[in-house]
Amino acid sequence: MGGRAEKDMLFDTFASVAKVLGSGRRAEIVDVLAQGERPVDELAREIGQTVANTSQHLQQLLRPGLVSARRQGTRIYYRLSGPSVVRLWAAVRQVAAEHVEELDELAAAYLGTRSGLDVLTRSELAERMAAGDVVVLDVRPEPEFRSGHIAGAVSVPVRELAGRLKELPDGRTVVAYCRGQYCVFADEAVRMMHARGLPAARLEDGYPEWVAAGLPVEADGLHSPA
Amino acid sequence: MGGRAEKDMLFDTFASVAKVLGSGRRAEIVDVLAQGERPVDELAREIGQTVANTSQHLQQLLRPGLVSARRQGTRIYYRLSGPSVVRLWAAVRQVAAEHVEELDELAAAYLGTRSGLDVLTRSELAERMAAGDVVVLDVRPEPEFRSGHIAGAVSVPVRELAGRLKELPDGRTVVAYCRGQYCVFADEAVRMMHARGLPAARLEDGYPEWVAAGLPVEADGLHSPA
DNA sequence: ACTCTATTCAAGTAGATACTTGAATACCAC
DNA sequence: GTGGTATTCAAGTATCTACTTGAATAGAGT
Repeated sequence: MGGRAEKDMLFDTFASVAKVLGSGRRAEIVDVLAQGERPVDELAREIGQTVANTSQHLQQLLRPGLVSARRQGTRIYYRLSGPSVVRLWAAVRQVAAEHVEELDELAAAYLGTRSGLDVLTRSELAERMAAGDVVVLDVRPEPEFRSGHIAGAVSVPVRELAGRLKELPDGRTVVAYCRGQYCVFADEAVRMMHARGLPAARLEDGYPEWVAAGLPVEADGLHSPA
Repeated sequence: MGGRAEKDMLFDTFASVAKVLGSGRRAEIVDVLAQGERPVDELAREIGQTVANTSQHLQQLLRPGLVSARRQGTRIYYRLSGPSVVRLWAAVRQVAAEHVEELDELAAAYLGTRSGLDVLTRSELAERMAAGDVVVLDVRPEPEFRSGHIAGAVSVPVRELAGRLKELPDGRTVVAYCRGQYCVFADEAVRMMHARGLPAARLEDGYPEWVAAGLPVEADGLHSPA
């Protein structure tokens, strides 16, 4: 007890948790799983990797317990093991945002410039929803909406938005949201609506942050108990 | 913009932050730096590695900006770049504590059993300090005390404690604290005092958590402005 | 039973990582 | 300038990692 070997093993164990997040592909997996559980093949398509490689990444996330799995028929659904994993992923992005210089350029290259894009914080959106002032649009792929969304939001995946613009009520501002601050869907939706002359804004971050803040959510159209 | 290559680069950048914490030795370095800045050779001694190896680990922590350095004469002092790094390290330990099964055994092997060891939370300690009820003992090495400690604490490094037990006032409970939950110093101090029949307890976590909670600290005997 | 699909396993390869060793650099004191 | 100390750099080696490919497993439908 108290020796160097024991100390090394203890810190190696802490490090093993950080290590599995130390791959861009696994980070993408965690980012997607923060939206809700997913089977392997969907994750593979999402991160642009083979199923075999995705499966192996998932095994690595499984070992230190960052994700859990449940079998349903022939599919295996993976999910994050708990809210502390969501907080860890948020802490990683926060440090990157504050201290990695080239992040801004990379984000701009992926997301495009956000100048002229109206942004609402979570609390601003919550207030305006209470005032009945806005329509909230969930522009993520529909399975993510089904597994959980902001209470009162309407699902219009960004790929279907162009054909469904006439469904939107006019007079009220549309606020789009998606997976988080570094997710493109809401940006694309707001740009599309602006191009049509509709008043639109995006939520600053995304669904996982809304959940973490304890704001009201629902799943499959039912209000969640929490 | 919006392509797979850009997305990969963005997530590789997030991952690069997690990756540098994915080594036990670098995790130890971060844990020590959470106590305050340190020159390379002290860090090397602390983590039981050569100076060259420690220096190389520090370069890796430097690249994504987790640590910063300042030169003073012939020494170079490294420090964590900001509070978000402390939160990240806390998030890693939290996930490990919740989801890594073997952590309990490893912690017990390093720290020894904690049964019979009285533990106070931060708020309990803050209350009892306000009541003037306790003596607070900082049992970390003295340089760490000097670079910042709980306001009102007395420095008695655990290696000197045996020879200085008579300095302690009797009648009041002694509460020892050190670097955090997984730090041995406070445990050793409490065991030593218990063996002498003195009423003693340890703070549940340590100095970085006290700072993060916004509780009062001081450095070099002067009250800090924050 | 056979077939289809989702997932995992196993082996192979190119590239990265941790630690060592010995030399180079940078500052300070004289 | 010289000598001394703290730190970094560069090269070498053993080990690990990411991704690929092709085969194995496991459940569902017929």
